[in-house]
Amino acid sequence: PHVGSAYTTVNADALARWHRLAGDEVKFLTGTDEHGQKMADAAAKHGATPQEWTDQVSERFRSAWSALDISYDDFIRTSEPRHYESVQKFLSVIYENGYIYKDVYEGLYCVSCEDYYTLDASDEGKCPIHHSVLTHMQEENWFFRLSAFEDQLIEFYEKNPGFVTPETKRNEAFAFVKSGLRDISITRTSISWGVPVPWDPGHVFYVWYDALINYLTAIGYGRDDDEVEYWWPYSNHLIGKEIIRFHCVWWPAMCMAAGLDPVHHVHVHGWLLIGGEKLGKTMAAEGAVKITDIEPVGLAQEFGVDPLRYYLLRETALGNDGEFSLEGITARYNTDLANNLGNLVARVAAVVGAKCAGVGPQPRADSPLREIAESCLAKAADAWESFAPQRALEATFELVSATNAYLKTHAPWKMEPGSDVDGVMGDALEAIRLVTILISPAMPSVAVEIWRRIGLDGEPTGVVLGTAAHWGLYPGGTVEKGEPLFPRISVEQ
RNA sequence: CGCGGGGUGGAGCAGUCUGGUAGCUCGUCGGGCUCAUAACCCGAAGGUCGUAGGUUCAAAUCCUACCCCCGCCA
Repeated sequence: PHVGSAYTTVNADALARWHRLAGDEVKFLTGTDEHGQKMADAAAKHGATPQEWTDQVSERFRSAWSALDISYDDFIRTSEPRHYESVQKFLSVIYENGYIYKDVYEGLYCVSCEDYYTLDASDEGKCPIHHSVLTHMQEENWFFRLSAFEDQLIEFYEKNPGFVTPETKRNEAFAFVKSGLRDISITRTSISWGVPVPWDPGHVFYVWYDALINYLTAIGYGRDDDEVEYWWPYSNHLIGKEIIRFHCVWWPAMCMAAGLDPVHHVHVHGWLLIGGEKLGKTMAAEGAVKITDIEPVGLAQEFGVDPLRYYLLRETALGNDGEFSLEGITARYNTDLANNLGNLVARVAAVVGAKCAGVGPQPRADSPLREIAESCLAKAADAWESFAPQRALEATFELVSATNAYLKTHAPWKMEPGSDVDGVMGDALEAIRLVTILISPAMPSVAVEIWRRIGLDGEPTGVVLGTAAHWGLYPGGTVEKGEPLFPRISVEQ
């Protein structure tokens, strides 16, 4: 897995964690898509069977997600028996409903690629990759009658403006639907690595038409109708923008064909780009790194898991493209995490140690910090609900800054121990408690540590937002200074 | 004409849908503070919003053309 995969998965994880915090019942799903020619080729190249090869690939994903603290509830491998079962059931229903028919797929074929090209996509009849002459081939395939769903899809898009977000991506998908849909070939006979077509054993389903169904595999489609009923269609899919058509056109049509409602929401995110556009050409010329060359687990070792997660969530609006750079991670780490959050916790602990005998006092109900804290809570909650971790963290750190400014204004370190100091420090600790709850979806381990240092019981990930996210609940406790949470990274490194 | 994204102070971005004194973070400069991880707080400088037309009382925002850049199964 590269940073791009980690980007999607970390965002999904943070959103899942937020919803758990909000008290919503969550089933957070990820997994590996293991069929297709590409996998079969990779396996052959490594002298392994497809199953052996994908066992390894899948294991690499699992361990990467584990290293990044991804809290998935289920991990679907598309080569699992339960997935075969769901796929075969789902597509059989579509077949029985009359939306799948046999026809001849005809086209130019590259033997090296083992893939078809249209004349337009080819390099004047030659393979654009291998430059060899393409052979004309034809193969009997099963087709999905996508064209039959054009009107229903248009109606669905009109009735469900929030089906695809952000809006620009919705427009793109909707425009594609309105431009007219052609039936699509959904099976292959040229390869055997795939889910067999139940009514025609020589065929396997084309990789995408089995992969999409993983969402249903996870909730027991074809095995437990009650569970499907329970979860579907109120699910959210988080996808990269390159697969809009599969998720926003093919997939809802397939659901309709199977007599299911389409999923209720798909959020489309952009890509992380390296070096921005200005350096791109030079870098390409020099054969420099691509985003797919960067290993997230290594970054987590270098910067820490939570700082990496924070960077991925905070730097870029989820839906736009963004820039990825080591300088960017370092800057976020030093300014937001070390200078603001880490330093705030350290200075508060130091003053509590010096002026309150190390015991955190309670906050004041009429604290000047209360209003800003409540405003930040509301903004952050709204942003998380809107699939906008960037804005949520921005609002969270607004409270961090406000607390730093608040300390400066009241200068408790100049006061004699007593109720004034207690009030200011209680307020600051309460702000920290709230910040800790708000950052927990992004930085679960850091949140646990801060929670402990300010003397709270339990864990911030175990609280329920509705009861915990209100001003004034910090009960007081033993405050521990501890080592810096985020030691600054010097620029020379 | 493969598909799509983008060009806003030194850097990274928001704002563009629903035209109306161009905003944020970092960096730079000046001041303050000294509890804290040389961290924190306050203030300032810095932009003809890719180019050329058009619509309008008014355009980063709407329309047209063009130039340049980027990515392509996360």
